[in-house]
Amino acid sequence: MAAWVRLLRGHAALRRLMSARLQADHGLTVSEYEALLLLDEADGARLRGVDLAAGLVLTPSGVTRLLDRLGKLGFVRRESCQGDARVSYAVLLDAGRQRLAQAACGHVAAIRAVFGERYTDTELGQLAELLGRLPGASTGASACAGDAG
Amino acid sequence: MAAWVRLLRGHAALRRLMSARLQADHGLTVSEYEALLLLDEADGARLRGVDLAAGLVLTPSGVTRLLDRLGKLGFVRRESCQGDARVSYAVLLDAGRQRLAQAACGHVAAIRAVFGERYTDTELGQLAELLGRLPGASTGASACAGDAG
DNA sequence: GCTATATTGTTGACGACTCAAGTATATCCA
DNA sequence: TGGATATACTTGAGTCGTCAACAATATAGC
Repeated sequence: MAAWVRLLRGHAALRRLMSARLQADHGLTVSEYEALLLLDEADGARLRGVDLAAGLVLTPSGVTRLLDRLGKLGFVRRESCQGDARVSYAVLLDAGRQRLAQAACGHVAAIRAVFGERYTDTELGQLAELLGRLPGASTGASACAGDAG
Repeated sequence: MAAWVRLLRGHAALRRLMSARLQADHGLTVSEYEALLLLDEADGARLRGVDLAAGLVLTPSGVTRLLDRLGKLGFVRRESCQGDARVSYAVLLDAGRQRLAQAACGHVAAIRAVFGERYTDTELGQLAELLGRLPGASTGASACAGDAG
């Protein structure tokens, strides 16, 4: 029970922290940043909506809305898929890649700071391993590969 | 980095799960449940708004809105504080306590199930301890004392 | 005592997400 | 081959929470 409550509180506090920084410095929400990151790591810098949904743990409509925003910002383009007319790819554009690059440095540093001052490297590994067993935490698009946030 | 991303994903997935159950079975959001729980554990079943904000990791306005909802449901009453006219207490009413009691059993069982099938008792203790070091995760109103969720 | 600052709470406007419902396409199988 | 089911996505309406601005009260310092 303690673990669940602390997961809730810790997530809320940390997300507020990261969100404020990211928004103030780069005009991005956490979800937008994460989406850009997943796209950047993806093969051909493109992902189906459904895969983004799984990777980000959002509903399909949440992804539609997120991509609308990133589209308006000029960070992402929609592209239809020949071979399956149902899917609409999200493709990372240069502007998106650039914004991601700008944001990544400070964002990653902030994350490292928060965790670094609370855990040893061993503990951080333990924590990551334990959290990785939660549903959604290990979904497809390996969100840790690039090690960028 | 992995820890942060997995915290995000794990939280999203777990919260969606718990939220769906709680909403379907008892018409409560996770925040509403947690608020009732904190009130129930509090001295005199009452808490200042600012303390709820700290305990739940919400903003003051978030708490105002949360208490508006709980008020309309008849679960909570507002009460002014003699001695400090700024504060407005939230007081748990019987209906609120009853709803909490109804919800607690299934909710706690669901949480135990999700965690129990993924971690040993030792690991669960580790996880809780590690998460407890995060900001917000250890705030005031000891959210683990009652061990109810 | 009285002003400057801090604390507590509320409100309006808005953002990000969800759900339910709907459209369009693909796949399965009798 | 063709009808039932599953998959991918979008849309309208609604919810939960935020921020910025504000009002009211309390506290501290001179």
